[in-house]
Amino acid sequence: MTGKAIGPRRATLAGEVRAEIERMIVDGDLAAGVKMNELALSNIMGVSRGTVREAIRSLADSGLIDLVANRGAFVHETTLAEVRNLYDLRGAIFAMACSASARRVADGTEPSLSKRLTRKIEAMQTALVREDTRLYYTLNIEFHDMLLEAAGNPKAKTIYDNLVKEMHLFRRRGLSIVTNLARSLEEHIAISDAVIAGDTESARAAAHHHITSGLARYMQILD
Amino acid sequence: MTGKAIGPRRATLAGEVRAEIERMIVDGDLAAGVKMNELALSNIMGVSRGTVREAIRSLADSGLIDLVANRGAFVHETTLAEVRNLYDLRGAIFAMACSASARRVADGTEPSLSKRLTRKIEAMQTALVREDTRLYYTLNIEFHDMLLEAAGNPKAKTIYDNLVKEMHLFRRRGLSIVTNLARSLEEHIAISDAVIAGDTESARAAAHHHITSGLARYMQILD
DNA sequence: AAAATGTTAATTGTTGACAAAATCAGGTGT
DNA sequence: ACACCTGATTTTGTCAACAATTAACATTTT
Repeated sequence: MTGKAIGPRRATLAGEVRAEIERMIVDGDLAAGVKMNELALSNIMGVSRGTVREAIRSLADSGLIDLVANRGAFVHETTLAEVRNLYDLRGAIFAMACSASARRVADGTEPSLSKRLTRKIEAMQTALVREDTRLYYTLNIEFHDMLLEAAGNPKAKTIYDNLVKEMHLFRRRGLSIVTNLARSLEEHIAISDAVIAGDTESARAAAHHHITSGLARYMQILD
Repeated sequence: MTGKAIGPRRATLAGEVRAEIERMIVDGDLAAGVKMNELALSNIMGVSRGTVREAIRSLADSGLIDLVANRGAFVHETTLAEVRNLYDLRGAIFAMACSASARRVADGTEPSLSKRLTRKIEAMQTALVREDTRLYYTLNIEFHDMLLEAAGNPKAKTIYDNLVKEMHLFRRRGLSIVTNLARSLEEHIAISDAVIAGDTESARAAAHHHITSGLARYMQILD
């Protein structure tokens, strides 16, 4: 579902159900590993079983749900081994996006990006000195989204978003924690500088380093 | 579809229909941009409309099909601008996979990979001197698949395969052509050597260079 | 004629019913 | 206890019918 569905008309019913089920999963109402009963869900939501079935199938390819023939759908259980793979994948796409953003800054396709990056970095710096972890976390996500958006590669952004959602399934929200804010900010600045300079290779390297050390920091916590 | 139904694709009828529709699209029986009529397809295949509908929906997020609410499904039309984005994405994932493969060679997780890579390279060399383009093309795909597989990241491989399929939708099979075989082989050797040496960074760089120059060669043809 | 409007046909969205498969419970034998 | 049948029950897979929306076409209006 790449569609923005900004139409005046109500989106399709199956689409609403899909969004609701996705919310249930990321919010933890549906725990990882649990089996999703089509009939039960249809009763809860007040729609037919076929509709919830369609919603489930459409969610399956996003990685949040595993389908087993003749047995049903299960909320995906993200293992530790998978987390490493997801980090690798996310890092590769993020590095590519930063490189593409730098390219688009250099050729003038994204004239406003430099200013927006600078402002975002300043806001993060403020959050850091105030030790407002919650705010920093939000700004951190916005920073990443900004670069993914500026890369002009919608499919990359969709895949990236799905990866992030799937990561959150690992031991409920453990990945939300931002540690070592000062170090994290330094890396963000390095990325921002490279993108603003239009240096594609530096941007790629800085982004890759950021994700890699993010994984390292996270692995360190798991003790 | 990552953790999806492991095992026989023909476990369910909808699965078969999905495979058949996918074949129709990649083979060109269903041209890019054409609207897919659920009823017509269900009559042709001798199954109910609901089943073909489910098959279409499950294919949608793979990138081969575009869904428009209340209007139907259309075979995705890949534009030139998109091809560049697809190359970027594919390059990022392939580079990551080569780096991961190098890592797994170094730590002994993939003991047989080095030998298999060497053999594949030798076969490609043979195809080159014989000027057997068709064979080289096949070996080329197998070489890439081997590295994606060795990376031990099934989701990455799934995404990669979908990207390749979507690329083939651009002006029917234009991307199948392998040009400049000698140059291509050199790049493959560089990748293979780095992976065998367990040098993650060199593997990443060589892989990235390979995809990038592949795009450049392809763009050159489009004149 | 061209544009706007109203009416009809075709296609998608949604639902409930039926068939096939898997799960569960209890009993039997060892 | 355990494993293995066996039948009842639940759950999924598939289908056909109904409702809502869109596309096509004839009609009117300018």
